[in-house]
Amino acid sequence: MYAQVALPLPLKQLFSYSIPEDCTLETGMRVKVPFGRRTQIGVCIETVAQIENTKFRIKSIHEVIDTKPVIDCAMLELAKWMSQYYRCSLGEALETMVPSFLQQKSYSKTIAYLQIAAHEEIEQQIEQLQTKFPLQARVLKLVREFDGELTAKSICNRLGISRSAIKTLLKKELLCERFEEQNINPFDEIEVEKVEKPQLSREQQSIVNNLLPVMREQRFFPALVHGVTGSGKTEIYMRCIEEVVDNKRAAIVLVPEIALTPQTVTRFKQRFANVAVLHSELTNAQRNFQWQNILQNKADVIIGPRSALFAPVSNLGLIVVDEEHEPSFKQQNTPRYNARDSAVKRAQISDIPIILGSATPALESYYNTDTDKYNLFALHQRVGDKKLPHVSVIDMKEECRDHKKFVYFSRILLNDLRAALDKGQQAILFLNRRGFATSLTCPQCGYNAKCDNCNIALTYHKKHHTAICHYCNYDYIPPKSCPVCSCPAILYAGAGTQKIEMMLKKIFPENNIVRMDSDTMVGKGKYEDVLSRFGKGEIDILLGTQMIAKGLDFPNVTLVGIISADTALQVPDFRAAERTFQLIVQVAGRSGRGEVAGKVIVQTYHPDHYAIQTAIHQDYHSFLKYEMGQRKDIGYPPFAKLLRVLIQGEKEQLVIDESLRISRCLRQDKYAKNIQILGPAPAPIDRIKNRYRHHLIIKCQSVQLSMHFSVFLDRIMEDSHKSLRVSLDVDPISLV
DNA sequence: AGCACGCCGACT
DNA sequence: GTCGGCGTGCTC
Ligand SMILES: [Zn+2]
Ligand SMILES: [Zn+2]
Repeated sequence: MYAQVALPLPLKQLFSYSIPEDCTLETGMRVKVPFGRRTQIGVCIETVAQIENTKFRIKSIHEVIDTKPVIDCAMLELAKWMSQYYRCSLGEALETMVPSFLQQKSYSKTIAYLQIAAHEEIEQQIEQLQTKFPLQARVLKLVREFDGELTAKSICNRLGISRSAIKTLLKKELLCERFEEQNINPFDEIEVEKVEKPQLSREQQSIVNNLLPVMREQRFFPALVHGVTGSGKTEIYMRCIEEVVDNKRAAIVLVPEIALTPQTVTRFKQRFANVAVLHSELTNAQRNFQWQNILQNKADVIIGPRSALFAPVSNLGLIVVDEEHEPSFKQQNTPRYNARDSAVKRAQISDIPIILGSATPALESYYNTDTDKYNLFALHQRVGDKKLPHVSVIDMKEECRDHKKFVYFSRILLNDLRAALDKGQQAILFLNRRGFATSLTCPQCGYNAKCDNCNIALTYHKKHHTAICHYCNYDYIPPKSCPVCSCPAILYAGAGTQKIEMMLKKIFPENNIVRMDSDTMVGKGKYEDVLSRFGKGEIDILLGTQMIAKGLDFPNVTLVGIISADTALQVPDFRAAERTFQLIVQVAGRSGRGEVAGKVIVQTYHPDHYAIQTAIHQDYHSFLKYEMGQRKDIGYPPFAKLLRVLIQGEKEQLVIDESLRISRCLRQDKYAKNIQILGPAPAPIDRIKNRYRHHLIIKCQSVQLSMHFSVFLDRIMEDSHKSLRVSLDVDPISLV
């Protein structure tokens, strides 16, 4: 007997092995196999009696790892679909579905936090390493700042580097490890009292009445629930999940990573006894623990981000995708899958219902209700007749003119902040930019400090007096004078959260203001701690980035300020308007969740932009009508399927040559007249980490065409020069 | 992706 | 002379 084995490598073919006589092997079991001169763990895709192709010297399987399959038929079918649709190998698709199962590592029982070994000499050590080993110096600086709070994994993620620098620092004994027993089930700590289900509004009741029969029938039924913020979408999910759980089945709830807050988890734990929470921060051992629980049908509800879609639930009865429009559901590395669309596929394979929910559905999803691929259910009113918050748009051009100087805060925002704080109420201020100043500019010649490795403006961070590139994380000493014209007065222009925090603390010295962004939220428990203090009223103003835009529900928050609504608008992407609309509606939804009516202040330099004007009134349909018209005119999704080829390399000429070659090949295809090829052209960010970036965007009028060309491109890309990184993105979300 | 082999420049 | 850079090719 022989086995066809998929390996977690970027190799599209399966590999054949002979099965030792004494082994029983079934599809979906893992095997340890010899591969070149190393061993690999793979998944058995099928067993066959004979192999026709005898070109290879067939090796024998070392060991069958499982006694029963870790991948069932449905999951294997999903993996096959993913590998075909998103053009990755079957092994890569399987690896994202069963993380750590295909790695030859054992799970450690402890977590290692990194510490500085010798504090006295640390400054000079950093100094010494700076020139020869800048990576190691950066690691030391980070550990110095958060001594004993970071794991090797989190440092690698933050600095975007590999483990090697940390390894050498440990070897040199400049760093040491502190081992801590890990809590195998971290979310178990959230203890809650069960609460009674709330009364449904008439609107909610009618939707639930429509959905419950489908939950009982257990057939493929894709529903899009569109409801304004505060209209009680969650309660609709809850009722449907209850129905499914009562029938001894389980549900998966996907939420965007940033919405996976303790509050969100609590809300589900209040209603369901067996809630499993998956999270990207879990260690392998912790994830494995949840995985085993789910495999044994011990979890009724599984909540998690993107990857939770692959929870190995054998008795799956429902999938819910909350905030369905969120870009974080799309993975930005191989396999570049969209968890929302893959969830629909999983529901289809398992023949179960799926609910997509959003206050601001993606245009693609709404379009799918027009073409009857999805069923639309709309909630127009907020529960308990709570009014939508009152939104004011402030024209910052006018504001600056009246002040006769550049200002970050409008008078109305400051007055309303003062008024809310005086009444003992709380406020949330939102700005989606980290750091202190967003650019270092020369007032005389217009010079703009850029990263040496990327074509990106540096952001000034006050804390360490460094200018940081947010794309490669490299830090620079800010120039004292202009390197071009020697002008000594460099402008620290543009505001990030650090600058706003500083200014707020000056204006409101009596109040407690806390900044929440990825620079301050380092170390375990920080995030939960701030949220709980905010909930208790110990914090007056919470200032933050994306992190505070979702999943937070604080009744005493009566004012929400968007410092600049223009950040998303400036991104060179055809979805910029959609993102801006979604952001304003989401952030505004944080206001007025209690008894007191909420207020929202939106500061912008484009007060007349349709995305902002429609967002003020939460007028999704007017926005939709306008935006759909635009997309139709320029032939973008949902009226076309997109493919994007990104070519990256250190030698720009090679990158250009390759992009031209791919473009030429495309134009020679017999269906070429049915597609539109944009580019090749430099990507909006044309250099990152010393790699030049050029791309091609292909617009296809049908799924069939996009499938044809994704397969075609895959074949063309095999001939790419080895020094280049050429990647294909099917249904891209970001074109940067 | 790894990991070998192999071919060239710059060091003791 | 060798050490080490990375370009190329292969993995059942
Ligand atoms: Zn950079
Ligand atoms: Zn200058």
